[in-house]
Amino acid sequence: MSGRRQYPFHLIEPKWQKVWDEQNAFRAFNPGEEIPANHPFAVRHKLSGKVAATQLPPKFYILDMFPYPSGAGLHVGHPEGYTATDILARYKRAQGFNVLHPMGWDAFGLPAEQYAVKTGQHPRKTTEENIATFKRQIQSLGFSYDWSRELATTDPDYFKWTQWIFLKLYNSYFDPSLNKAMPISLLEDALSEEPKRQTEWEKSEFLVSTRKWAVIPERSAERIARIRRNFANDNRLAYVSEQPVWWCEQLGTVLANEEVVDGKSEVGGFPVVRKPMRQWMLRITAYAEKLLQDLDTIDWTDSLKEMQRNWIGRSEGAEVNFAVADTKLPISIRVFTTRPDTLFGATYMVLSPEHNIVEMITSSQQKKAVEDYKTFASGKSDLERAELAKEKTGVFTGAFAINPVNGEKIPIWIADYVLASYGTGAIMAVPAHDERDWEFAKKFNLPIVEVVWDPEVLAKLKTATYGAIPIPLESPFCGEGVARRSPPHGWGLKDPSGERCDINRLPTAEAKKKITAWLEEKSLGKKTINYKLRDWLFSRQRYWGEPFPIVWKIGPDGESYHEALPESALPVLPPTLEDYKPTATGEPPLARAKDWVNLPDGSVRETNTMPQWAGSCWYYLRYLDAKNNSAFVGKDVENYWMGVASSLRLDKSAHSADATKPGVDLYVGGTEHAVLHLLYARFWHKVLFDLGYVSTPEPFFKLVNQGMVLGEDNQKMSKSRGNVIPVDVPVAEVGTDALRLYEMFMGPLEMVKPWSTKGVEGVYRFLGRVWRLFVDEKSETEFEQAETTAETQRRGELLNLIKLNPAIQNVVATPAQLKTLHACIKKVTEDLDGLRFNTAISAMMVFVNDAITWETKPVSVLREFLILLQPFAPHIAEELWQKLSANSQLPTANLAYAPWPKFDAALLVENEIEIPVQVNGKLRDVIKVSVNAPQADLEAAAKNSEKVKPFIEGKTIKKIIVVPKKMVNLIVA
RNA sequence: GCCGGUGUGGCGAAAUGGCAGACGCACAGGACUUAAAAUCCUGGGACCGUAAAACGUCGUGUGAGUUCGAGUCUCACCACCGGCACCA
Repeated sequence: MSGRRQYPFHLIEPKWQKVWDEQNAFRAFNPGEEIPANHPFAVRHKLSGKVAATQLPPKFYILDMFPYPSGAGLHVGHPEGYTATDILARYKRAQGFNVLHPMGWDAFGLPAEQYAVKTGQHPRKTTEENIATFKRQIQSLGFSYDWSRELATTDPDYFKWTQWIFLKLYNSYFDPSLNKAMPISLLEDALSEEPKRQTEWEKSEFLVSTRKWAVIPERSAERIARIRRNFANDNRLAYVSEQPVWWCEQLGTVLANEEVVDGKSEVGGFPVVRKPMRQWMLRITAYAEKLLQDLDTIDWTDSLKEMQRNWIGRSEGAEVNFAVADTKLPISIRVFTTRPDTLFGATYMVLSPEHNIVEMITSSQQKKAVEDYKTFASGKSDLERAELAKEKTGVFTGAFAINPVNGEKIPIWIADYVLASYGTGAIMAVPAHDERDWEFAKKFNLPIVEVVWDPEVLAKLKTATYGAIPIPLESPFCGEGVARRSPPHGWGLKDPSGERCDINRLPTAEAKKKITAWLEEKSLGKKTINYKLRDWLFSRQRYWGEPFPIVWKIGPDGESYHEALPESALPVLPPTLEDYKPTATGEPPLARAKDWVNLPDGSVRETNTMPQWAGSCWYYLRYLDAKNNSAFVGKDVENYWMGVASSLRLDKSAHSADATKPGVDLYVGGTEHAVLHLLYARFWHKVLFDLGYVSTPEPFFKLVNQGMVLGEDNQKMSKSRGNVIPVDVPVAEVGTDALRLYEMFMGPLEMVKPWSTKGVEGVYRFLGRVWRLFVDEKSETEFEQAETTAETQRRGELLNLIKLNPAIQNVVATPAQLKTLHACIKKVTEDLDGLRFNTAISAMMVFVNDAITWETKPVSVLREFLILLQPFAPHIAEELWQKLSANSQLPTANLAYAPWPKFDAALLVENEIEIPVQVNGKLRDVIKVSVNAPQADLEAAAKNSEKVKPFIEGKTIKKIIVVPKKMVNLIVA
């Protein structure tokens, strides 16, 4: 930055940061907490001592997505969201809310662990160093965080409660009839009361052994205990499952679906493969419907909601059973379809290569081909599968199934275009009405049977014969239409004795309903809702994460089983290691600590750790009561900050009703968390809500995604491009206030926008103009001379040399000055309510551009302007406020708690206004008229305009449109 | 392919269906200065004109439509950004 310094921000900013820090100025008080009488919050609200929730002002909880403290520090893109929330926090504080605005650290994570693997240095050390850097940088920006609530997910005092919540999940199940989570003990008790009840567990045993329904007659105590245990384990929200998971060799860990992008790890971009492993899972699928439906109750952007909807992937359809033909075993294959109306067109069946029935049904002739194909398919990474997607592959199993609606025998194939992880892992193929089935059928010469009329084709036909064999299709018709070729015209009737379902002539929606009802009646299928969402893979083979509060034991029957540690054993701390790599046998690093793993009673600790997402699932709750060591959050405290009652405004006349909703009032962060963090956190919150630990079903009422800040070259900021601007650079050159202002002035919060150093200078100049509006230039010159000779430590005091601008006087404001001020108050207030920071700033620029021309500047007007400026540029505003107050013998209480001004609409009323006159919709003149001029006067004035006359002379005025106070439009022939 | 978002000067952008381009950047001219920086003032959509203006015409991705009047509403299309993607 070249040129003279606009104003002494280098002294002002540290000065006020120190003042705020010493005063604990932004400390937020919980109900029942001791409020010091001299605290600015106490002074503003005339409170002190211990204050009950009902006596505290209404709350406003404004939250940032807490950062992962990386080694690189902050660049200018980071503070965008933090600045927006800080401005809002300061604004709400000025309005009189009890504002909760905290910050913390999402500190578990891979980089610190990888550094530990390389160097042997404990990841805690790296993490603490990085936190220190991040904290210093964030604090240099003057954000009004309540640092007394700071937390890190890596603190044992914090992850103790992460583990505690895991135990809640472990000890709960989802009850479909109550539609909520309940303690698992209820299920266990129910089982004890009814020892002879046929449990789900018994049914599954029944299928594989006797193939008969039977009550197992005698049970030993051991056996009952085992049934109980297994039944409970099968229903827990946190459960163990052996299933194919994403394994990343390079990272030495498994990954969640959400962490795998394009067949590569989201972190590092390493290849991943499917591998069956024993893993901890969280039953998020039980909440799929709630997670979907409750999106309608919260104020998030459409695109974000849509991303979550897509991820949950709800689809309605039917499950249909296809009996396997020519076998003595009563085997049937279930498929999921959204188009049961096309069942008559199902000409073959496809299973995913991993489907567990494949082995059982494959004919001996096809065994080799099937085995080869399975090897081929499992060898493909997901990336390869996606790349090769265009070319369909598959093999015939040699087996056939019976189409339940027409008795037709159809071949069963396996192909990797059918995914094991979706639906039932098997499909009925309807090539006439599905793109993929069509391609497959074409390639392997399978029959194509058209059973839905394309409405466009139907419209062209004089008479439609619903049983006629159609002209061969050129492409599949996948839309909705009219059903055809079901009985009595059904295709391939092989079993004339059976009762048929006739859906001919029915539109798709009705056909679906009718055939589904028919299937249900015949026990051949049922209506189903299917979700794309999978259960959350919750264990990682890492060191730097929360250990599970779980031990493994061996039962008397030799079966290994897990058991939760008691709450008293929390926190479970990770052991100190010499080497942070996984073991040679592929066990997680924790397995190296033999003393830690093996407990005296012979049980063995779980050696997996939780994923990084665990800590961020509930941090917003811990902020409420960060020091509580007897609960994850106190009940009353939670109710005050998250509940509905305390968010009702005292001043109901003010502004919109955006604070009357519960939960976090405003949450700001990047889109990168659209499906991971935000889905997981909602899930945990809903479980905690069901179990009665929190007051609301949703955690984040309003959520805004800030847009990315690009580099000056319009590219995303990255090290490799060399376009990264660390925050320290503008802070040193133009100060934090200018940086904050520019972050917001660039454009709308949600938009992607490029950084511009020149643009920063522009807002910096604006702050310089504000400064010169307030101070005496002569005294500033003296200050500058004194500063060059003063010792560094004493320079701060020199700010006192700067005197107020003599034009600032205790005089009554003129109507014009009041109008300028109140126009600014109105615009800034409304724009802040709508999160339109950029236009709020331009309104303040307009004010300053005007005020700087005033010969005398009334103190009262400038004071109110500083209150408006304070949220945006708090340091300069406080400094000027202090000077102004001292000079005018006004109280010098913190500007941060000064009440927000109200605009007076009466002051904005104009007597005379300029309105446009149009002829045939084209602007021809602007006329000055009295604001209340009657319509006739407006018409006359318009017609008399010299500029308008040439356009209406000699023509007939057919119509005159007058919009009072807006415009006149003359319509001529 | 599907879903969501965005298209306005040289640039970032602003405009409850009613004067398009507020505010800022960059640029140009002027004042101050020995000079520069900083600051202050003035001017900037394009075209046609003109010494300079007035006037005039065109102009918000493209094409249609609704309306007295469209950047704004409707329909169709194009481009870019983001997400999902063999989801049965």
